[in-house]
Amino acid sequence: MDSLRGTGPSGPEAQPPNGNGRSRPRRTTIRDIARRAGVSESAVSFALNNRPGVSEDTRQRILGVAKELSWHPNSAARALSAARAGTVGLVFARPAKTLGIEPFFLQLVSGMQAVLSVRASALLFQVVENMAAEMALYRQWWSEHRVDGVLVVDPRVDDPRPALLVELGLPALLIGGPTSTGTVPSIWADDTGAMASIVDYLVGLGHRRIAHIAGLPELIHTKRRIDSFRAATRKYGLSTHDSVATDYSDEAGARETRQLLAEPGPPTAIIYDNDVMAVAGVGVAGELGLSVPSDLSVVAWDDSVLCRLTHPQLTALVRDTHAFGSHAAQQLLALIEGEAPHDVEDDVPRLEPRGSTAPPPLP
Amino acid sequence: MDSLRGTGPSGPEAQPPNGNGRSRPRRTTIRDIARRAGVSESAVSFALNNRPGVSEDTRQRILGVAKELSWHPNSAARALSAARAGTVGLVFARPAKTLGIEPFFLQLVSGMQAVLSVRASALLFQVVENMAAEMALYRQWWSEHRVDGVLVVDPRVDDPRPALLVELGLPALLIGGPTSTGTVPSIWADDTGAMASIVDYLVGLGHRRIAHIAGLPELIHTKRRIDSFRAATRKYGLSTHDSVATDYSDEAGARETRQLLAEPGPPTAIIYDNDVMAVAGVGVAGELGLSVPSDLSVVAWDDSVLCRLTHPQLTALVRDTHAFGSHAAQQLLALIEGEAPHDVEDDVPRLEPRGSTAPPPLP
DNA sequence: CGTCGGAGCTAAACCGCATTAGTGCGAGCA
DNA sequence: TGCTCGCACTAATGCGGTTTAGCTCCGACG
Repeated sequence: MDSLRGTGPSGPEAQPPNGNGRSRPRRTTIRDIARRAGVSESAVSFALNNRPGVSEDTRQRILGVAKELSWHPNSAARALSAARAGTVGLVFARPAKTLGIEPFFLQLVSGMQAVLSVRASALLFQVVENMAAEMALYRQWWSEHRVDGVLVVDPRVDDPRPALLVELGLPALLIGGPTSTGTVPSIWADDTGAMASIVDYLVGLGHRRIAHIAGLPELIHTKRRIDSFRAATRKYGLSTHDSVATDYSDEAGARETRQLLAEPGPPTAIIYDNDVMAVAGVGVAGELGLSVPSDLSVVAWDDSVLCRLTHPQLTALVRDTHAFGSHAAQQLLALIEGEAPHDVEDDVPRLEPRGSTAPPPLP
Repeated sequence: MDSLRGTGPSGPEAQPPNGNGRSRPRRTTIRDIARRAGVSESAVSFALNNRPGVSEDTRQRILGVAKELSWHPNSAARALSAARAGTVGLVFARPAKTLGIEPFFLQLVSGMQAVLSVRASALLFQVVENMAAEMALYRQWWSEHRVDGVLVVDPRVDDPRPALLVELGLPALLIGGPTSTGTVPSIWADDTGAMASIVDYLVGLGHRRIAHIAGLPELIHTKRRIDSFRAATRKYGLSTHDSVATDYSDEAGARETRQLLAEPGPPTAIIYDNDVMAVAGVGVAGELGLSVPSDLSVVAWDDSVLCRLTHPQLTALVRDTHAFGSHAAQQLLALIEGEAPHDVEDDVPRLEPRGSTAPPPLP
């Protein structure tokens, strides 16, 4: 009798304590499946991973048993032997105090996961204070084998991260555009085309004095927008100022708007690089006795509830952030699989005209 | 000569291909450290994990070598042998289309990570469409051994999740309050006290007709607020309506505000369960020719940029979401360590009076 | 009719670390 | 002097998979 112990086609057996003090139930392993199906563990592995080495009959039988025992691979074991973590990392470097409204963020993440989840990858996500911490985290994750690759957001003009990623050999995708040191592949939205379409639209309405209140000048995409703004206004021979840079805050948006509107020959239309500043700008216009859109047209880059909470509602640039996230995840997974890196320019965003834009006042 | 091969104090050696097609550099393992320090692998493990079994001298020497070779533990290997994933999970169940402004979210996550990172734990984060997917994800994560525990947000009145978590034996912490089935420990903010303080404040200003536009009625915390609102208004003998439930959207906020203000004997103050609805409510008041705060006082639950973008700025209930996240993470880690589960009520939020509240108009 | 080859499967090694069961040695004690 | 005990350390095992090297059996082919 005793000789049968441990060899029978039993499921999980008694629960040995696991050092933790508490005893957790033993999970089913491929060993359990092997025993019950009467084959070796390797056969089970072959069957479960859809690789040759077992007959179709046996494969089906094994799959049946696996389902019956509701087996799932232990991700740690798999990561250890297959040298694949099944995880990608995403870091947000931002001082805790400035963590504010991020309509962009959840959309992006949710888009990424639509792709990742079907490829059995998870997303390791972390918010840190600054870029130094972000880089330290990349080092740590990679050396601990925690991730197979990372998605890097907010690329900057002189960005130290690509060099690090190359040095580490950590597969990575820059979300937001190639940096000057273009050594890491990137995906980005067509800010240039988007800006051009906004200027086209405003000029079409009759505007000749257009301003652009931009975001952080260190960000690559801000640079693209600024450059494109200059090119577009030159194209039409408009005598506008250069874009003004801000930190994206409502205070900055209000301050710069006030500044612009106080000048002689003030703009009749302002393009804001985010919705928060646009709303702040509308507030300033109100204070100054200007009405939107009859005295001043306002366009917000990026759409969110905010743009629909104001009166009038804001004309905004909407983009499919969800899809953008999906594409990014796809690219990264391809990279991890060993595909040759290449840059990708995503779709051009669409301008959604609402109540905040109209022809300029008659001179 | 040959006999020395592989036994010398060498660092990582030649790079064997790893099945992937690409060959990655071999990482340093405790084996490398052992060789170079001239001790056994176990000695290294003891030294690195600060446990007895090695002399202080040896320990220091080993630590020195480890740093020199810049060794980091392979998380998969550690997870496999220690039966600890070093990861906690967080799921957001929300239809992709309604993913909007979440000022709350990043703060919460960043607070969690302040605690998790010092305990060498990472956060696995996922956004899914609905609660069924969320539950499936818990099953999967747990069976794959991917997480040691999960943080569960948005507890509901008849919440199926606690039962599942108990069934799985997956350590979990409910963020937002104990459910009726109270089988899973929870941490929550003192909504009851917060609501009482708001009503106190408004009554102190002289208001007698106060309304409450609440959020999703299925959520536990909404229920607490609604109950507390009723209790508080009873206490003062106010003849107010019951709270009205919404889906948190700006449309719902606007609709319910319009409804309330159209009635005979309309409220002179409205408490909104989030800032988006509060802003929408201010908009409606403006349309109806009512001015805030002289005709109508408005209080928003939860503070964000939004509350400072309106004119006047909104009186709001601010809470330290970052700290809340930290406390939650702390509780969960304690649970995972095997500590006895218990509920925790967090600090009471603070009311920040701004321009949107004032004494009611004279009758 | 011998043998070659492939299909189907098993045994064993390995991934990197933690942990348990020894082993050798010097100090303490009777 | 002999014996025990504790310390510092090593050897071996296990975690749950994947993968490589064999091994066996059978049919096809020369």
